[in-house]
Amino acid sequence: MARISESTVRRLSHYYRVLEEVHAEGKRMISSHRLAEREGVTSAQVRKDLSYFGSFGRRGLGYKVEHLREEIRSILGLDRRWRVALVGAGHIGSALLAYRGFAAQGFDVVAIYDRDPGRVGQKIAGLVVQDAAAIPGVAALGVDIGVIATPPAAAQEVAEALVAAGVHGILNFAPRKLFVPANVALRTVDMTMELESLSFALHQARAPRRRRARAGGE
Amino acid sequence: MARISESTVRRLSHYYRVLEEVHAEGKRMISSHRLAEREGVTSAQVRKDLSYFGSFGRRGLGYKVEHLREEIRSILGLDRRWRVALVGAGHIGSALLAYRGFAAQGFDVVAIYDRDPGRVGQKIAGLVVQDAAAIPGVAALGVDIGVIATPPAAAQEVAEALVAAGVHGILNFAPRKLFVPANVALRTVDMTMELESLSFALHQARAPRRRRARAGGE
DNA sequence: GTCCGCTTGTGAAAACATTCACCTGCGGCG
DNA sequence: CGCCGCAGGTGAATGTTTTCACAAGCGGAC
Repeated sequence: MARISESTVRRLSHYYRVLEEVHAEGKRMISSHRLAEREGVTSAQVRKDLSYFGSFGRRGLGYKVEHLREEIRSILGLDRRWRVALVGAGHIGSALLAYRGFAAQGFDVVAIYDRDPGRVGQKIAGLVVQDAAAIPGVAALGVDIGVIATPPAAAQEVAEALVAAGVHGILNFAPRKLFVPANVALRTVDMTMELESLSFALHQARAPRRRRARAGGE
Repeated sequence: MARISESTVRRLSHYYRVLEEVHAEGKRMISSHRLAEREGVTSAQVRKDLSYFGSFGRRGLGYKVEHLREEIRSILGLDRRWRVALVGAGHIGSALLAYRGFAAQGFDVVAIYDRDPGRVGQKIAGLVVQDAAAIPGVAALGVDIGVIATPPAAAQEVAEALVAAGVHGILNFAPRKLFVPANVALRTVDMTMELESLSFALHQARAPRRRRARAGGE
């Protein structure tokens, strides 16, 4: 299979979500055009994205909602459960634990780590916070994904500890570029950067450097 | 000025961060090569990104750290303060308020809204939570940016209320596609999607559809 | 059975982003 | 002063992603 772009994967996530909604509405079929409309993309984009993985529709009719949903579910690897370790039990970490959509999509948090002695030993969401020194223990827990919600200064070190313990996927919330081996998947959620990007767009719209004001995103 | 791509803006944010670090380390000059290295991009990329906005370096020497930092600060519109309204005082909203980097970068939360009567009237981070029905009031507060941290079902409605009240930038944390007028800048932080993208990468690495396993991101 | 309207799947084209490669300018050294 | 090594700026080349446009398949009407 050709390399799948990150954008395509992100859109698949969106399609999946739309399909769940449409399914809940009781619709049985959907066309690429209607799907695209609800997603804010073009219908060609939808068809192209799906074509990387196979032929799921029927000409003249569109896609069977339930079938396509299951296909995408399988493509995204959501037809299984993933074991997640959370490092950093501060504000962001706690908010993530409280977010119920987490488990609903198949991601089970099985361990929590923190460096702060004041937090170690506390119980959050049914789990006892372990000392960060115990991170190598994730290997024995069969953890697939590590979530880093530490201050930026600690993030790289934590990432390395997680990778050394056999984790192959990292979701980073610390506003810092992380370096991991090529066989480790890394995604970063950086709120600071998004705010700065908004700032840029608004700034440009008000005082464009040379020509056209431009704002809109996504 | 040619249209600046979102990727370029994101990298500018990163450069800015690296420059702050380098400045703290006491360095006065930095080459595109060193800057690129710390960012995980190529030096040509750094130079190209900067060239969209002007000539900030000196051949043979590199860039003056402090000067470049100030230039980027100005490009990103961080040389002023932005007024922010937060809608949704749940877990995510509270975590955002607790995040001190927010104000440090020039973003001041000046109002908080929530629909839940149990939360309205409570005081968070020095602000009294207002009823969501009062969102039109952001116009009088001179709010530039609205942050949406509501459940997905309410997000579109809130976005429309914010836009109607004159907000020109929206940062959305709800896992749902939002539609806003073209003159409104929108950025979405979607944790669910990032997790699904990780799931895809790990899934592919373990059971590639046809050929090469592939994982790494960013 | 044939025609018709609809919609997928997909090469080809266009748009966009990144990387290359080189010209130019700078400071330092002898 | 002239040469050398370094490093920025930038047009051209390359690579990637999106959009276009159309052939082909499908069900339904008659």
